[in-house]
Amino acid sequence: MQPEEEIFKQRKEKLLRLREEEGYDPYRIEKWERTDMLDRIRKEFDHLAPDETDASVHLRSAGRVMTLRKHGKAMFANLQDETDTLQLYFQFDKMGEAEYGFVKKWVDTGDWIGVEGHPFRTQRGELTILVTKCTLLSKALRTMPDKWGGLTDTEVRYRQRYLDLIVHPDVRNVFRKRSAIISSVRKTLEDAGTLEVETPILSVLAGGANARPFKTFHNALGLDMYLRIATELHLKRLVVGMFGRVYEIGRNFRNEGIDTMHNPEFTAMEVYWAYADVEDMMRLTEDIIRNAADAVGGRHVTYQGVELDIESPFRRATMLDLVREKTGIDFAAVSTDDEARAIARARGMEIKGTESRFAIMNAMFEAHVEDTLIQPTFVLGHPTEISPLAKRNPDNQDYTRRFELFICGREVANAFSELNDPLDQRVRFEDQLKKKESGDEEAHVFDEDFINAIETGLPPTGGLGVGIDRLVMFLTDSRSIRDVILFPTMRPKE
RNA sequence: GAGCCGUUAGCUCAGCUGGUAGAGCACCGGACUUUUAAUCCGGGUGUCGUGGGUUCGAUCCCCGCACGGCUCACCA
Repeated sequence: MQPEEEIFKQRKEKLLRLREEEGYDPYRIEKWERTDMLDRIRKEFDHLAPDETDASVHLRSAGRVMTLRKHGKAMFANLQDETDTLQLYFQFDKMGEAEYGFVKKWVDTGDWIGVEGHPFRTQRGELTILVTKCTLLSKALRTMPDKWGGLTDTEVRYRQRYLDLIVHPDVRNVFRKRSAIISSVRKTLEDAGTLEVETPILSVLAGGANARPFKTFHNALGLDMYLRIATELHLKRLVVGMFGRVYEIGRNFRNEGIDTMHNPEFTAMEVYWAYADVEDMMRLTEDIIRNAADAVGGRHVTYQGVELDIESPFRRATMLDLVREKTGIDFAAVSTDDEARAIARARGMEIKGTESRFAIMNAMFEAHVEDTLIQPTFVLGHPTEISPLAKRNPDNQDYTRRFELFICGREVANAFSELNDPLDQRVRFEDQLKKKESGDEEAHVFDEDFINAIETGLPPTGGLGVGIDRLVMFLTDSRSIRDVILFPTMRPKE
């Protein structure tokens, strides 16, 4: 047994004394009629002059006591609610002995209280609630983090996010913005007549992306099941099923590393529009990002000190051109895999001897180009080999009608004209199967039912996926994905 | 997965060449009717992440482990 921490013990004993001596149990309170939030009070009574009280107004507010300054027969406190922090003034004369004495004796920092009173500005000019009545709504048995040192231990901030949120209004603000961004994405899509749908998170096949899934087991079915790594294959089935425009915003799960850009569960938006192509998806992507920026403070976006221009049409460049630009190698002129491997070896890349020229080009793109794409850039025309669900470019079958959007060197969106040729789709899956069999754990799974759906007829369709967490990161200037996920995945302590 | 750094009171941190720990805030008791990092008086509440080793003696030196952060690799 660990010794009980002293402060917790004292607070707990105080609670027991409160129950015994006053017959008052703060945890029995169920409801408090709050009519006035603190930000509104601050705005509405801004006109009060120093030392002025508006006794005609009766306020009812509530919140958490963040600081307490006791002065004998008067007390000041700072009350924090979800909107703001406002000073409270308790006066012996105004409240009466019993009421004042109760507050002074029993209310501590961290406690939740409901207050009634009048708007008032102190001589020093601070807008304050002159409290006439105070109700203890709930007690805190644990102390708040340091009132000006704050909470800097990132581990505690992520593991005990509630503490982080209590003391850091700016952290709360990031998550308000996250919500506004997601609302904005929904609105953009719904204004375009797109239906929000929900597809399985738990399924027998986790397809639609290159990633290792989380595996679980369904007892009643006696079946291995997987958490989805993408929503793509289900959403396209719905386009087959006569929903012209569908989207889903939801969690994907990928059993991979954790770092500042990756969390094992992350939020993605995928949208599919019948009769649309990759060009439409570029326009949609720009609309989604601009509208989301508008929703959280405008289009002047600065990320980690870099000004991002999201107002101008995003740059468009093919992967072939970008690789040529950065490495001097023109893969359009490389016609055999051997030739590509020789070039790669000459450049010091580790080559196993099985890589295709397309895989090598992609590796060079990742190594030499990605990091340089700071301003929003649509990278177009990925090789067919690495794009098993995208329509081929009719002018060159080795490449697809696809784009990825990069911002600050990071992929934010991925889109293509969807492959709707069921014969080709089968060939692509077979190719993925070969990769899987030769040890590529992240190769796509073969989904026979999906092919069946495509065989039933998928109209020409444009599809887009957006990494919502990353979008939120850019629009809130957050350095780590963990700063935009309320409860990021953490290894259990001990 | 690799490298580097960190882990001391509820919070933020200090702790010298090895001699069993300290500050501010918080907390507890008291004073105080306009404070706002309130002030004044009194009180230290800690298995110094964990397990070993070296040593007469370890928060400190050495090794392992755990957790976290950063960088790199892979992935969105």
